[in-house]
Amino acid sequence: MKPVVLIVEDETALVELLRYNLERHDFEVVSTPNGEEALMIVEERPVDLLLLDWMLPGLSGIEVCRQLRRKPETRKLPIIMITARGEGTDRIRGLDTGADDYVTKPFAPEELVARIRAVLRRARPALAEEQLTYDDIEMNLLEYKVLRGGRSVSLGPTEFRLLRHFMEHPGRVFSRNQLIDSVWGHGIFIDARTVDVHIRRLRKALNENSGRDVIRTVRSAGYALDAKAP
Amino acid sequence: MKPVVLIVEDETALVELLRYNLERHDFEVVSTPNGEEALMIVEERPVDLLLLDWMLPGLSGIEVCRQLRRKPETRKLPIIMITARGEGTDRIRGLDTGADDYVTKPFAPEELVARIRAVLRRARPALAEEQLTYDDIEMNLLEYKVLRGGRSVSLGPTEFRLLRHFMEHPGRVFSRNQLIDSVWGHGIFIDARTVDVHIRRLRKALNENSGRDVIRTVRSAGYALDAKAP
DNA sequence: CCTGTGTCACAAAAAATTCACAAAACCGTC
DNA sequence: GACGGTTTTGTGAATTTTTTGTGACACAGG
Repeated sequence: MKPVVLIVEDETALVELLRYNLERHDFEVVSTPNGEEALMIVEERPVDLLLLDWMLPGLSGIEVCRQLRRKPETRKLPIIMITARGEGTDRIRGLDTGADDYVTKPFAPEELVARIRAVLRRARPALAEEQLTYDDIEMNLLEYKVLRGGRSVSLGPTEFRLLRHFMEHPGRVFSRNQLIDSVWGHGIFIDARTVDVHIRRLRKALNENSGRDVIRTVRSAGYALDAKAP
Repeated sequence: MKPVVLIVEDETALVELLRYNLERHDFEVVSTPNGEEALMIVEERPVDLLLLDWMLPGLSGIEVCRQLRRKPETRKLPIIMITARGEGTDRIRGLDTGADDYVTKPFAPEELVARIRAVLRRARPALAEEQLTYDDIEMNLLEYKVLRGGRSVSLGPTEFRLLRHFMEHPGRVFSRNQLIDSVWGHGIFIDARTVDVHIRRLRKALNENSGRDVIRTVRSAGYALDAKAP
């Protein structure tokens, strides 16, 4: 279900940062500090994308890349190279390693996630979901349109992102703080009760033409998207 | 419930910053400016992770770390060290204090939160546990749902936490005061008999559709979760 | 001038705590 | 064992506290 990303990087701190960010975005993360093991992992389990440091102890990134391109069963595995600023992407591209994209350290995790999505979309369109469905709700992420039971629902930007987040994790309960983090963004400075107001606006818009409330309030815990209402 | 983070740091401004950020991310925060008190707090109440300044007045961070590693009951307590830029993490790592990770001042709160999550995940997979099962009872912690014999059971927040605690330690007997400590929280002052009322409500909800009582009363001792009824 | 957002104050709902009394289990003794 | 006397637990209801729902409002940006 979730796309699996293999991180090949020896800098532990960076790996943890990446792991955290990718898992937040619903990727499954596997990691190893060295190239040899990376090749083994790729053989042993399904990996959807490789995040590969250019500079590695032992087997270098470029070498890992070449070996993967050599074997038919991994020839089309998407690879994103991580390079340091000084190394000059132009030169690296010129080396024709066959990587699908490059990011230069340092980089914003959000940017990386966007790149990953882009590469995955090219390689495996199914993994980069553009339509979300839950119960009788449909969201078209490209057109920013929402349908409930076939009828169009109009949402403000915040309500849209909120619903999107719920649709990406149906059933799961999120605390107000968690919602602020993932819907509004990190480091945003917002009263927790503001979430209530947006939940109310979202409910109002969704239930306008269809009685049943699909948002469950979990007292002292948070909210969840939940069609069955017990 | 929430992971408890103890901050040992004498710089008040930093403590407030950390407290604010960690609470935003659903951690419970305790703090003290000195090492001696830190050791006492760790003994007295459940702490899931220690955030420890390297430079402390009195007992130094490294010394606190060593003392904690000496005692069996705190040997595995995750510790993240806060060090100043000049101090050279390599040298500190070399000292083998046994910290699980290090952050260098100044640091981004978001990064710290990521590190904390990473360390907690490594050390206490149980905290990430999302499903508990005992006998014919299932608890889904992510969705806040409880099933007994397949049928949905609805619980108030306190009953939910109570059941969760029992499910995490099945069979074990807890006194009312122990339950208050771990279900309500350390330092909460309520009548011990209040526990009885919540036990009753929990029983009522759980047994509604299924005869057998899974909560055992141990006279003059407390209560336990126990499927076998002798 | 709209639309969308974040806050606030107050109403409403739900849940927690306490209390008083009933019921049950225990204890030592006959 | 049966029997009061005691202690401990079960229970229902009243009361208090916490949490959530909601409408109104001010304000920022197009």
